[in-house]
Amino acid sequence: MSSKEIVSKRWHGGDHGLTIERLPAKESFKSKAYAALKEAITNMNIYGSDEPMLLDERDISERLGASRTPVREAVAMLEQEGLLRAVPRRGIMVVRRSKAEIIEMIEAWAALESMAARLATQRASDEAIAELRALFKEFDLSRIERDRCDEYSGANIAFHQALIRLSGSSLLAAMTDNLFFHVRAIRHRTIFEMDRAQRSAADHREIISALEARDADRAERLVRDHTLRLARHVESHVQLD
Amino acid sequence: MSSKEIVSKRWHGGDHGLTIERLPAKESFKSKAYAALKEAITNMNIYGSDEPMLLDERDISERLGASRTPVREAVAMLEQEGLLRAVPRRGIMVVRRSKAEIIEMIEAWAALESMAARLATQRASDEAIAELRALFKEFDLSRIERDRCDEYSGANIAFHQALIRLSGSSLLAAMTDNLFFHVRAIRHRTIFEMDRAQRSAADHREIISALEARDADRAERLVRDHTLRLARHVESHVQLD
DNA sequence: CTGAGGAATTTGGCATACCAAATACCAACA
DNA sequence: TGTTGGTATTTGGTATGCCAAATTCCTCAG
Repeated sequence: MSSKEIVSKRWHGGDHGLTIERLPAKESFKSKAYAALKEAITNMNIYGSDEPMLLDERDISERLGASRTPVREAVAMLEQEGLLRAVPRRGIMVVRRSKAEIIEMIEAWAALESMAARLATQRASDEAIAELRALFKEFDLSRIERDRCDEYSGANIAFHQALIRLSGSSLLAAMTDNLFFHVRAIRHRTIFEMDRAQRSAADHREIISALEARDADRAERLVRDHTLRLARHVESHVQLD
Repeated sequence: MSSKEIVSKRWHGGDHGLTIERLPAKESFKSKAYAALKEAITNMNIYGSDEPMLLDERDISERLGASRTPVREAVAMLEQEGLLRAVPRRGIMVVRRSKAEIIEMIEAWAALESMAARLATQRASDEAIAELRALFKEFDLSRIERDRCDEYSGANIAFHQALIRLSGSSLLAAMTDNLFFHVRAIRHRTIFEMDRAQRSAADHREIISALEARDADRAERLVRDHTLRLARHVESHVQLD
């Protein structure tokens, strides 16, 4: 089958430079189901138990007030995203990552964020970097106030996301968001304790300094080492599998 | 709605440590459709024309001898993967990336591959590195023999993929494969000419040397700079948009 | 009471039908 | 001849039904 054959040619001519945005286009049940499922998976303690976590299409369809078809499409998307796995005649289950996989994710995260830091030293405005420092102060404050893991981790990830956005690369942001999603799912205490143990705040301060100094190599190295340290810590202190 | 509610509990007990792989499970129409579509998109010259490339569900269904349902699921997956975009009442179109997006991809690639190089210096066996050098020689030879862009580019990407596999991280491999897919879709001559202009082979030789010397920093830097150079070249010499 | 076998149910994969929106076509009018 | 308005057709979104495989449950023999 020639690959070109599957392309159909519709639509008469090109536009006349008049750019009018397509109106909202109400979101389909498919995307609603996708959002609902992802939300549900997010709030789920995936590693809380060892039994397989199974989802039921019909049940979800009823809850959403839609038929199985759009739900199945949403499931297919989440399967592609690596969050779900559908086994024929078995069920749709939430994927649990092995420790090795989590470590690979953190290493990839280190790669992407350190590149983001490098790019940020070259592209971010002084104002944007100043905002990061402001965020850092706020973050540091909240860290002292509350000791709850969730809050702390959230603020921590917020810092990293803000840093990555400084690079101006929406792709780096998207890819790391996806990785964060998986890493965050491990609600293992040691991940957060470690973050404190390794003086995360001090690291962050140094990183900001490197950005302000526009020192690409140093910013990159600091970010890389900071995150790789997390990988090593998970490797030796987190029990999964 | 509580997120836990969507989890159904079936199956009596847990297994007893006996791990038996589920037998092949003949691939579904969904996965067949996915593979067929991806194959088709791969062989398609996406940037060859400016008209939107539209796909027709029913047409594809007929060609595959299946109904629209599994095809739509495959489309949903490819949409999630960023290769397709379905606009309601409009059609399913192959996504064209802007130059800015392509550059972001190459930068992300640089990040991932340079991390792979770093990890490879720590984890790859001497034998594995030796194999890369062997591959390089073969590659270099084929480069001299043929001047055809496709072959050259293929061998070039093969080198990079082999290097990434040395890291032992299947995630880095998967992520870069995905990026390669998009970058490869730009069949712009300058991409390949550039690769020669910047003495790609010489760079590769240096990279292998760094790996053999187990010099993490140098290997990382060489790989990063090599690929970022490609990004800069695309930025200034490739016409898209 | 145990468990082996089979029937009933559950579940995901797939096909089909219908609908609304958007396009394409066409005829009538200026 | 060019434009316009309406109609037919196309197309993606969704609902529904059937099927085979796998599970669960029930029954009955030992």
